[in-house]
Amino acid sequence: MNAVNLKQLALELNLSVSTVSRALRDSWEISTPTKQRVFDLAKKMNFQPNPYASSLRKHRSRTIAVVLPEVANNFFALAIKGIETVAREKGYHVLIYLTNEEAAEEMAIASSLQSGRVDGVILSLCGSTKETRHLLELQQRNIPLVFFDRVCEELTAPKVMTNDYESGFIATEHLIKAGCRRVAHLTISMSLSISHRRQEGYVDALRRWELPCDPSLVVHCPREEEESYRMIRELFSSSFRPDGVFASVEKLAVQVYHVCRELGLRIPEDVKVISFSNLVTASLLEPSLTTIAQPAYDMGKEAATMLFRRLEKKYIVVPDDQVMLPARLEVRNSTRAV
Amino acid sequence: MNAVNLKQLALELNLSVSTVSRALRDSWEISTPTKQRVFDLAKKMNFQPNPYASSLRKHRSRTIAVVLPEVANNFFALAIKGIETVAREKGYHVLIYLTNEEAAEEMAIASSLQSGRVDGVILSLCGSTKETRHLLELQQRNIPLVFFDRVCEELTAPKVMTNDYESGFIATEHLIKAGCRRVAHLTISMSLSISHRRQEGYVDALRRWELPCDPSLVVHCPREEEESYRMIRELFSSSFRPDGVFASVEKLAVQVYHVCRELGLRIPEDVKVISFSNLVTASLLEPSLTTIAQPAYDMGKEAATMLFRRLEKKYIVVPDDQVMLPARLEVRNSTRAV
DNA sequence: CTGTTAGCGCTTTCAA
DNA sequence: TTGAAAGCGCTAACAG
Repeated sequence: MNAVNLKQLALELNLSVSTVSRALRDSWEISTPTKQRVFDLAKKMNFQPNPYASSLRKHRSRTIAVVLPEVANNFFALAIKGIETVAREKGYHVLIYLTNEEAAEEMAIASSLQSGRVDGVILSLCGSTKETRHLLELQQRNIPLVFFDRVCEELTAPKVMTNDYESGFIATEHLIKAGCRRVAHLTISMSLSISHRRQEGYVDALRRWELPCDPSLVVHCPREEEESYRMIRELFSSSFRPDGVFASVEKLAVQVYHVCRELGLRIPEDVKVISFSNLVTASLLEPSLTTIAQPAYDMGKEAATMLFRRLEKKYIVVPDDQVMLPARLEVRNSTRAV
Repeated sequence: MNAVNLKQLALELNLSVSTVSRALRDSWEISTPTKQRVFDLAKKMNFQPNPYASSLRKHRSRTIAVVLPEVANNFFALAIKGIETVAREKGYHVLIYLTNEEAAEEMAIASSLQSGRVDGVILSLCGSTKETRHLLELQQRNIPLVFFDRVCEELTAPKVMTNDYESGFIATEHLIKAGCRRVAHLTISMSLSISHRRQEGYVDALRRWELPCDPSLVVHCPREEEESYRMIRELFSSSFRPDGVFASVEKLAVQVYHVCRELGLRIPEDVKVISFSNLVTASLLEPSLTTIAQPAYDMGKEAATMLFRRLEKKYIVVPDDQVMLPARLEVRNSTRAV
């Protein structure tokens, strides 16, 4: 059994192909009874218009590409979900490409996307990308590009990212409001600008609440687990130990957890912990480890929305070229069932 | 700047469109010098053939669809990665569709896939799906369908899934080899057949090692956290408490962890734990909680491979219509850094 | 309201 | 070894 097409429908109905086409697109130039006949037969024969014929003719594919460095990662997985949700709403299809953090793959993909296969692209840069010519070429072909999370500063394009400053602020403020007076900040060197912005948020939150900003409370942890653990233990061994911790990655929060166990400190009674995290780990581990996560799903939706706004030319000027969503607190109210 | 096409190349080179087309496809009927000229100009002008024109003409899109119930889940995320990897190797593109566990969405998607948009489909059934007509119709349109993980027993189609029996066996055997003599099995009612098969594996591993199979060691935990926690605590309060636990979901492993803390049992000295898990949670929590996970990435690759084998008609009979991959043990050697 | 016609960009006979 | 021409299935002028 092969696909049914307009011609067959037309033949069957004694109509011309164009009439059938118009009827199916519910054109006002077609009489209601004719439309009805067409609709009925189309449904009966389960007619599905060939999207490629239509794309070829109309120079638009109703398809977008999502290019991500990886997907085995809750953040990007949720992003896909967000993107797919609004894409489907709009009747678009989503092609997915993974660069595996390889600049070369990113270039190859971007280059192949110049074929007209997609109407627009949502992309998160891979870490190793240095050049941006391949992205510029996309734009020159009038294929709208929206950056997602890992944006490219040099290019003029809509960008959706996390507001790291605000996230740091929110996280710190959460601890302060919970009664902490000596809030530590644990960080590893991620992208430096990200770390810095989170730290600025942390510092400003302390200022805002008129708390002293003790430099010894900011610990830059090394990648090596043992060394990192040692530094955290030292931090908590001091008589001026923190009563709150803002960890910029989950791994550090888990280390804090183990340090506290070792030192006999109770969480959250003695030490309150909040951690950046895109996994479910921390909160499963210990419900009182509050989590602050990038709003991946919303960011995906936002990116898609920005892209479609461009695709559908529903704008003249573009006021919101850059969207920064704050991370979201996830205070688990899950009972530990004790 | 708009896309460059065959016509433009032909004009520029004083050749016919068909010659250029053939040259680019490296046809043997074209002289080497001509080919060279064509290649050079194509590269210079960054020619990207319009895939839709080609699809329309050749009735194949070099595109597959991946239909999943969700993706905010490490298992499916990894699966996508596996699928995308082999798809790219083969020069195929991957469309992604999420059903959000809604049978209605699954039907709508499957139905739209009859349009010829894709050459094949990899699908994981959503929980609520009862009917399978939409899938049958796909097959009738000669669109190969491969089931992934959540397979459909009624339909004849290649299936890739986890070998739950073997997984249960492996997990249990792991504990026995580690010295456990009273291995408990904690389970929630997932799909019953899955639970059953894992349990059979568990039972057979005990038999194989000539250990008694005490029914009181198999606990079916309810969904309610408190109740589940209570049952687990009771299990461990007995004087005949288990010295090993095979948890069929991560949540139960975490509960075991908390029960042990409450009762002063040490992990892994007093109780060894192994848990089914597609998250990173358990092992981050407590390195000694060995994890056994579905080999999502490999399953994805396998499913894609099976699909492409059909698409490329490289088979006459299909010997491997059903592949069952065993789950994979992940014994973390991460130091807890104490 | 409906039909005729001319493509979209590519592949593929068939002819030279 | 190359070119001319037809056509994949659909859309959109344009004409009735």
